[in-house]
Amino acid sequence: MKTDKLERLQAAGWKVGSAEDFLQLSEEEARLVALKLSLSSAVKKSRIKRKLSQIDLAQRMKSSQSRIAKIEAGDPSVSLDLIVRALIASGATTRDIQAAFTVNERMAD
Amino acid sequence: MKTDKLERLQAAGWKVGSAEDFLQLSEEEARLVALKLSLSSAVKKSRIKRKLSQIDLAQRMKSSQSRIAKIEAGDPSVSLDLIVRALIASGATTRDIQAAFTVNERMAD
DNA sequence: TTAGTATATGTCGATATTGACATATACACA
DNA sequence: TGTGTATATGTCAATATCGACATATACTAA
Repeated sequence: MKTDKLERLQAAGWKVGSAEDFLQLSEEEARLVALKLSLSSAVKKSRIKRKLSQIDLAQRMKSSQSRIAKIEAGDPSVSLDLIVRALIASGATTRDIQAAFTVNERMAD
Repeated sequence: MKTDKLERLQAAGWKVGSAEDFLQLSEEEARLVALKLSLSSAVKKSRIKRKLSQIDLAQRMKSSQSRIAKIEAGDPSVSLDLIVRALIASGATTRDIQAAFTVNERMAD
């Protein structure tokens, strides 16, 4: 279980270092990472739903296609601010954002 | 109404410039600002509820008392990441965070 | 094949955000 | 009065994150 989660995070590009380092990740940090990953996939879902390309979304929020790709890939260099800005710009409702938090709760363990 | 909101934001330290600038704030940016303010007050509420001082919370999340004060004051220099980290460290549940989003929806207009 | 479109990945100089620190303010209590 | 505790505010060097750009990959269609 822990191992699965580690692999998922590494696959998403998170530098978690050794398994020991990961297991020492505080509960709080793990929750934040899970939250960001959940919101990241919500961005992709919302963008696709509105039939927007990454370039379309980038223009809407005055960012760049490569940034949108990094947001959706769960790149660790992306801030929560940018993720939420993308969610909003993609047309997600407050309810959509709340739903992403709920997914996070399920994924938290 | 718009004027009231402008005053609230300015009181919280947001550099919104002239009233015209504020009125040109895109709907998206306004939503993000309102969201951050809502989460900021949720931090204070959660911290008080657990009877933590700002110093206590700062130690829990390896930040500083002055940063906590700025979070709670809605200082524009504070990132969404830091606000959510504070919320989590203060003991807020996922449900608490969702509730803050709901408040945001009401405040959005 | 070639061309067009969408997405992914790596880099970098510019900008935003950080913790730490000093210091001010406010309030309670002796 | 002074002393202690909690919070607010301003600054700054270090670090994190940004948009932009180049380029790679993948898939369609001519």
